[in-house]
Amino acid sequence: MRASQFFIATQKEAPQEAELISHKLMLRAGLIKRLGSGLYSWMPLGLRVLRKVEAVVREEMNNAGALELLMPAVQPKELWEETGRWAVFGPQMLKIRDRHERDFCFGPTHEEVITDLARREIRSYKQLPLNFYQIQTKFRDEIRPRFGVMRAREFMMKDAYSFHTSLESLEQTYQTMYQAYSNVFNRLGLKFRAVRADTGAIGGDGSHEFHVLADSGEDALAYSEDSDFAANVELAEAVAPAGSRAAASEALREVDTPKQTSCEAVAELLGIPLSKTVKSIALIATDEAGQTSFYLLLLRGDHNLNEIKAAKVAGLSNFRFATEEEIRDHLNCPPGFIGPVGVSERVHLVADRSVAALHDFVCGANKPKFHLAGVNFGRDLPEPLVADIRNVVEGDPSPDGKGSISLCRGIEVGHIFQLRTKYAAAMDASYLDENGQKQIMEMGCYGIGVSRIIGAAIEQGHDERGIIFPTAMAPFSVAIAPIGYDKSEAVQEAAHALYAELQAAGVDVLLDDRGERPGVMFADMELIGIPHRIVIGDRGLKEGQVEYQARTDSAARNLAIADVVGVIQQAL
RNA sequence: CGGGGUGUAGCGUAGCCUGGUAGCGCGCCUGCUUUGGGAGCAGGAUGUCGGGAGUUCGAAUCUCUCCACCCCGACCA
Repeated sequence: MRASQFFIATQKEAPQEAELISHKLMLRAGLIKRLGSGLYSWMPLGLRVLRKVEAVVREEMNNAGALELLMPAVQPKELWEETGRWAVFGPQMLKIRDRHERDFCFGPTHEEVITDLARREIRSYKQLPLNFYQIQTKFRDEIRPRFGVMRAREFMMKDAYSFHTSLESLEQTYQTMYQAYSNVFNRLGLKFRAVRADTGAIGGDGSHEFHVLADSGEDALAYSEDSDFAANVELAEAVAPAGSRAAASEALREVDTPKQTSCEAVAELLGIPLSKTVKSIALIATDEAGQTSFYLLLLRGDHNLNEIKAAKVAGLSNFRFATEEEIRDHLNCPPGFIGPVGVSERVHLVADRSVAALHDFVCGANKPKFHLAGVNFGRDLPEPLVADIRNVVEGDPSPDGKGSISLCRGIEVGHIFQLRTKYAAAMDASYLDENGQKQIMEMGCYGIGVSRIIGAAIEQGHDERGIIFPTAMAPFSVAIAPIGYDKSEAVQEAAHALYAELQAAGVDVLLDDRGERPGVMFADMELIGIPHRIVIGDRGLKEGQVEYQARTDSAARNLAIADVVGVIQQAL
């Protein structure tokens, strides 16, 4: 591609709306342009990157035996009502009405459409297993779009759906997809980690997320340095402390805490470690019958509630935080001084495992301006229901018993699920087995955030000069920067010859024939993140030489013109 | 949805408090010079000051209202 025939729209300054480095660089490099909140145009340069990512994904999906198809982006309401998700998805779904007043949505995902397709087309066990995928635009009306293409409302996704006659078959394809995903992210040159994950609204059993590691990531990940344990913090188990609880050694007593409404403040006042304090979180749970109950969740002062884990406690599947009024109503005490001692039978207690192991701890007294010290289970209050309801913290023992937990952050770029029969059952997607009996299909689903990958890759690969693209997704592999292109015939001839030669060798090459000054060319090529650069100038040509510098090199080196193609091919 | 903030040329901004009809840098156009790290000189174009209403002789500036966008939180395949 000749730069003069292309559209390079780089900018020196990033629009103030951009916060994240990847977002700023994508805008400055002219990869994308914003149209509205969470809506971006992919400029020719950015689209080249997107297509390269797609190509890798497509190849690995095809290699893994998946079949590409393309489903409509607009989907009828009726399908979503079959699974009950028209209501469940809520405002995140963009709803549309056509001229006949019929309801549609712009697809946020395609389980319903593919399951409908499967139930129409699949009759016999002989047709299974099958794995369909598409690469397509999705729309989710995010509460707060941000970070450019990383959390956009309209975005590009690869979604695959597999159908099976048995769990074993599903697990096999799940493994195949796990491997395919690893291949994709390896080929794209990304540092990533696959972690066990919560299944969220999609539902189902087994699930792994693939995260590109980056400090700016929205997800917290827990992993062990000493094993292959890795899980989203949402799911990572906090194991019970080793050994049994020590016996009570202190008497129960009230302590004055006139202004201390937080565990931190109380611990500081009393000069005790935060881990000896217990905070009480008041919840209102609603059961299937619509009956509400009041719960106090007990966590150590230095730990945080994990709401996903809490929702798995029997009776808490549907909870919300209690209002101040409800807290006063049940405990006769304002928030800040509440605790589990001496509460009525209407108050259900759930203690985190780490709290259950405490003795002589400190908690609120259910009396304004007072806390209790020397509190012990079994003596001062009944033994509570014990559950794992906290987030793991750095240094916790790894759940697999090997080493301790470290934390890092990641950007979720892939997610694979074993859906089992959730959708197939709701929509009656069935087949006839060997015995002519009707069976519900087992399903898996596998997503990759194609456009998000680009933002994630830039988070991982950039410096003060701009983007450093991995070769596999760079818009061009090589840039030729001829100095004095408009002036020197020798430079022009050499540039054209090299350009033709690289093209003939199948290299994606950009010839900067704009006649710009060197500083401008260098700055553009570096901002855009082209991995390799050849500089041609009169100076070097006299010796039959040009300069070569990789984007990650600190200095250029001279090359004989004849060697350039070989060196580039080697480097790619 | 709650809290906070911002809207002035393509991008970044000054002016707003204390009303007098908009300025700067980058970018863009023309010409000349320049050509190894975002050039210099000269000339030039581009603004419904987010929209509407109000106060005023006069509004980018004060008031009301609507809109858009951003940040924090909740939310989230």
